[in-house]
Amino acid sequence: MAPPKLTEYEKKRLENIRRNDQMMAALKIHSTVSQLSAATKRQKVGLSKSYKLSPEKKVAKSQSPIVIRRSLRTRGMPPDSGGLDYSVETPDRSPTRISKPRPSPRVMGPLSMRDAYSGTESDRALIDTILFLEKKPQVDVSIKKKFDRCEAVKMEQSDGISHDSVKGVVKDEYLDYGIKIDDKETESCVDVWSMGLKKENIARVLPGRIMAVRFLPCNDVRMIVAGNKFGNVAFWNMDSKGEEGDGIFLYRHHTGPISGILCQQSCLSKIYTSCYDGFLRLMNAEKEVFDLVYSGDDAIFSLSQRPNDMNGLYFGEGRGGGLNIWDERTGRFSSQWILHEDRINSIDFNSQNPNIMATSSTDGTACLWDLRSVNADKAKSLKILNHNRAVHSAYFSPSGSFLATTSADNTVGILGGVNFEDTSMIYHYNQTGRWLSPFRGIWGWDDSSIFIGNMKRGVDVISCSQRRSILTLQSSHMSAIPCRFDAHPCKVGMLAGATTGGQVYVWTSS
DNA sequence: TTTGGCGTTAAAGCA
DNA sequence: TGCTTTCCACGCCAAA
Repeated sequence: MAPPKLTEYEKKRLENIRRNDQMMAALKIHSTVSQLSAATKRQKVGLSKSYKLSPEKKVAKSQSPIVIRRSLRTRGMPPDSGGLDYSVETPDRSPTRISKPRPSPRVMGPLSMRDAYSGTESDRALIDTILFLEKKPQVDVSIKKKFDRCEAVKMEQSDGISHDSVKGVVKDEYLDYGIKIDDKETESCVDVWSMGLKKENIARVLPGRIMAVRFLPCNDVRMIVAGNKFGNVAFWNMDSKGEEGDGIFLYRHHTGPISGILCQQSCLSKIYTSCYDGFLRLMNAEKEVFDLVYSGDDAIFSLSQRPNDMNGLYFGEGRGGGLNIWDERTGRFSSQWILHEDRINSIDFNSQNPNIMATSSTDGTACLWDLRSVNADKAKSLKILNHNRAVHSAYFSPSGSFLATTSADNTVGILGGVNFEDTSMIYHYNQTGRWLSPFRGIWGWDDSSIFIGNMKRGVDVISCSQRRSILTLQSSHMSAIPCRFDAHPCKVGMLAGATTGGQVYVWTSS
């Protein structure tokens, strides 16, 4: 077969890459000196822990040429063309990588964890820890209530009993939702006023902006997974002892911003990651690979999974508002819908009734859907919440009784009532600008509080019942604005906040 | 109606 | 300490 004909642009670009490679090789010594200097400066920030890149993979920002990225699609190339290595286009590239090339994260297949690993010390400790946890039965204590409800619904559904008879569900005209409001849910199980930030619970886990952060859902080890805009994913074992280094392990198995991280409580060794590069990968610690689950031409902006369907991956793809359901067993789409007019920023499911899905979009809306009645021809939502600007998140409360939305129009919306017909819009300044990831208000461990970033280097706590911000968590240790959060699924009061500088701050309650 | 450029914004890096 | 660079968010507005 004849080699593909290159366009003028592509020829020029390849030539640029070749020149850049030569230049970077020549600058090897210089860059090493500048990195050492940078490392020294990092100490000054006062972070007790920070990620360490292996010498051949340290960031050589000032020397690395930045090539403007164009998507494969806009270049008229298929995603598996293998023609151009994206890795040269990010600052996370070093001179010596040229002489010892590693597989590009864009490889169309499994990528070994060893090849994707960017650290100095062995990652054996991490893999062993995950495999150890995997074998240990995990008990979810803090959100037992949520899962009890979920299990109750599932149990009754499998018994063939209709939603109308599910225990505790209010019988009225809105029963299609299968969701009940319980005022007791608004009682708090955590004293947010006692939440504090300890110095040892701070680390710089990644270079660059953190796009997504997750706790590994287990009781025994406090493990954080974070993804940045360069396609790195870091693991931070907060319980790691000194002899194992800082407990931070850095990989790069994607080539663009990480848009989603999914950890499963039922199988801790498998962690899904989605990326703007259109790839969806699955870390398999047993096989020590990052498997390729899906690859498409368009960016993946959001990723989620239904609580009762571990084989289906729900992800928002492209700027056209597409939502795909990917069946991992068959390796095919179960469904492909256009649900919005612009990118889908978040996907979430109701714990009481996993058929109810919430999406938020840059088109300015958050929508509720009943998965049983969505069809490809005419996607009709159960409810549309209109914001005046882009909506960055729409998350159900742990009990499923409320929905919280965060929008660029400087509001946090709280929807409640039997049919989510009660809408409250709470003013919250959400203008993060270009360099910070947009804020997303997340629920804590019950229906009482929503946690969201504050431009004054704090974490605002919004009371659901009072429909207002009641507290801002602040600390002298916090030197940057936390944008993305995760509440530990098993440890009440443990909240991770991630910044644009790669730091993670973990708040705990006393 | 579509497209493209600009302004906004925080923080790391460097002189 | 202060300036420069970053540059995949997004609204706004003018030009095409």
